[in-house]
Parts: sequence; C-alpha cells; structure tokens
Amino acid sequence: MYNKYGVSNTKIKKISKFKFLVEKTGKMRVPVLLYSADNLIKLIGKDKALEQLINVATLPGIVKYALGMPDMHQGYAFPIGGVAAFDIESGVVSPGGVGFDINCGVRVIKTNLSYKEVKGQLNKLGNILFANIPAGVGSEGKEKFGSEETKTAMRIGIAWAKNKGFAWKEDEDATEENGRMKNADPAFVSKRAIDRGKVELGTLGAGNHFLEIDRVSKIYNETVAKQFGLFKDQILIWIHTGSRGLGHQVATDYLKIMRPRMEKYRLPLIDPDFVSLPLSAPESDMYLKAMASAANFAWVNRQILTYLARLYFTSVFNESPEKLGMYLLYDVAHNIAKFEKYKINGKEKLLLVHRKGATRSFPKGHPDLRGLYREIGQPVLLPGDMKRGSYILVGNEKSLSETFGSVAHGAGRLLSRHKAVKTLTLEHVQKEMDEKNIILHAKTRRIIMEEAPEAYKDVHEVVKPIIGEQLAELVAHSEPLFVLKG
DNA sequence: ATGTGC
Repeated sequence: MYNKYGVSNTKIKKISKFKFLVEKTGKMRVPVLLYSADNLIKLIGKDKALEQLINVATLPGIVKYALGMPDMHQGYAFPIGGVAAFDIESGVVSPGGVGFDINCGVRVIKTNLSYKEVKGQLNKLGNILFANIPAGVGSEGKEKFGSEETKTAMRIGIAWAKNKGFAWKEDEDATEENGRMKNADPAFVSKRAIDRGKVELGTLGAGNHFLEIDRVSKIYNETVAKQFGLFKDQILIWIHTGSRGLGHQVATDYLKIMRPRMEKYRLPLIDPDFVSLPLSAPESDMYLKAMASAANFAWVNRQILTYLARLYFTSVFNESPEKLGMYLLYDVAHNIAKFEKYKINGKEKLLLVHRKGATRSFPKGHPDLRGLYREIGQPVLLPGDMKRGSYILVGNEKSLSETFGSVAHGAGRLLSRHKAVKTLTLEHVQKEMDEKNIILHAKTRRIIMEEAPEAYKDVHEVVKPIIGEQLAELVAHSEPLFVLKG
C-alpha cells in the first residue's frame, strides 16, 4: 500500500510548508526530518532514498534525526542529500555516509571581467579550455607526480599546492578547512589508491563533474554580494569535481575492511551496502585518516584545475590572473564526514557529521570560519544544471540549530543516467543549449543526455525550502555561458 | 561517482 507520497508503509507528516517528518517507529532511534516541498517530496517515493534514510535513523549514536535535503535521491547505502550526526562516544562512521567520491565539492573563482568584455572571446576561450583541461573517465593530469609527492599532497592538501606554485595564499584562506584536514594520514591509503591517484591530480573526471564559465544573472542581496566581491554580469568560473579514482579506491578498500568487522560490534547489516562501525573501532580511525587524505587530494585536484583556468584565461586576455581578479570565492566539500561542535540540549557536544551530497552552511561568527567569512558567513555554492544555472548563498544561524550546519548540494538527479539516455536525445539537448547561447563541450555524446537539464530537479525549486526555512540566504544566481563536461 | 554495467 502506497501513501499519497508514493512511499510504501511510511507515514510522512507535513509539519510546515517545507518540513516533513517520519516519526520514529520500529528500529529507528530518531525520526527522519526532510526539508522539501509538496512538488519535491512527491519524487521521494520513486527511488529508495527514504528507505535509505530510515536505515540511517536506526544507527547507534545518531543525534536528533536523520536529515534529508530537498535534492535527496537514492545513493549507495545513504541517500545523496542526506545528513547524519553521531555522538562520538556511542556513534558510528559509515563510508556510505560519505560516498565513493570523497570530498566531491565545488569551487567558484571570481573575475573582474563582465559579460560584454568576454562575449567575443568565449568561443576561443572555450576551445582552449576544452583542449587543455583533462576530463573524462580515465583522464590523466598534464603533470604527473610520484607516490611520495602524492602522499605529501594528501597529508597537507592546499599547503602542498601552494609550495608547488599552484595555489595563492588567498586560495588557502578561501577553502573549507583551509584545504587541509589535519587528521589525514596517507599511511592508511593503499598503494593501489595512490597509484591510481598520482596521475589524476588536475583532472575533472566525468559524470556530473564540470567546469563552467558563468555570468552573474541576478543579485539577491547587494550587501553580501558586495562583501563576497560579486556583481551583476560578472564572469565566474565554477569547478565541480572530487578525488577521482583515488577516493573511489579508498572507499572500496574500507568497505571491504570494515564490512566483516560489523559482526564483532553486533551491528546488523540493514542493507548489504550499508557498512558502519563504532567510532571506537580501530578500523573507523583508519578510515577517517584515509578519508581525510582523499579529501586533501580532492582539494589539491580542484586547486590544480584553478591554476590551469588562470593560465588559459591569461593566455586569452593577456593579463595576469591577479589583474583579472581571479580570486577564489570559496571551495566547499559536499561528500565528507567531519568532527564539529553543536549545542545539544543546552550542552556543547562534539559530533561526527556525515554530509553525503550536502553542503556545509556555516553562519557568521562560527569559529571554524576565518577572516571575512567569520564576519558574514560562508559562501554556500549550490550548482543546478547546465541550463538553469547555479546559486550562491550565505550560511545562516538556523542551519546550526536545525541541520548540523548543512544544506542541499545541488539540484539533485531526477532521472537515472540510464533513463536520461533512454528518454532524451542529443539533438533536443543541443537545441536547448543553442537557444540559450550556451557553448557545450562534452567528452562523450552519452554524457550530454545523462547531464541534460531534464535529468535534474529544478534548482529554483530546490533552493526554496532552504531559504524558506532560513538555513541559508540567497546572494546571487549565475547562468552558464560555457560548459565543459567530462 | 568509478582504469564504467547487464
């Protein structure tokens, strides 16, 4: 029997315009809380995302509730768009709660160029970027590094990139965690993972990963936009990628290491994919050190792509990247588990927050933010799709009391890759790109259907629950002019 | 997502 949301045997109670609750029943330790809307929650019954989030709610040590963001859809074990925080004494860590692409994330590079200055050069710039940015499955970096160099990159993240001349001091300041998870220890990363990773630094990868040149189409908050250094018609570069084969290998390795240990801690395998271990288990600590190493690798990866973008912009506009104002707005992770402090029942507690396809959204005053962003809140980067564009928001206080400082990570898929390829045509997608004058370069024909706007939820709808519940505030919207897909 | 899956 299906209820009106299409979810079998599950009662979803609407508690406010944008909040939906699944009360604690059976083995659930906490309720499930969904940030959604009438038009979005209808999609939830179409895949196993809610069942997966209910599984998360049964895990030991979970605090308050298992959270679903408006972009939620089915993932490996945990849903994408899922957030769960665990008590460090009684809680668990789950590789599925982080995802295969460890520290998949987004960064935005600003410029001081406006649309009219770039318009005539877009074709040339696009061709140069497409020819020179390594992208696609199995792509390798322009510069390859040895195992020791790769390990240093994993240990110290952006600091390594800075030493190598790929990063500015300002880049380090504008990256979540300063681009360096302190608990990284590459000794816990397999040789196989390092061998895969050492040729992959500075590559975009495939799937939903992209490099875009966008135009700021709308400013919602003049004050914050000005503080962020954003203005109407400004040219921005968006980069979305992660830890490539290295992160994937770390996830694969630790699922294999951790799965057989679950029995010892009497953790039931609720789903064959669902691996977790108590934080007290030695394998949990090993995973977190390897995960942090892969996270640092991902930050370095996005940084080298930034270096390349600066290089090719300079080659086209004959000005240094500094003169072009190519400073990093921010870099945020959306597949990661981190130790963070929250006030729970009036007491400050250290929790392990899993963000699986969810972006951090810290407000002004948060001790983990530095410099300017401590004063105004962090930029929250929320990519949509290649036609509808992307949003830049600023973190708000309510995210700390309600969602463990988290919001959605993007529009979220609507169609599976397979379904997108089956139902859409290349001609149709190309036509809608042409109609909007968006230059699209993709490594394969297939990816164009897989990544079509129709394959995604409407990002304009996905941001509504976020701003409606004041988890973050709108600052700007940007629309693609050039899209590079792997 | 991934040196791509049935």
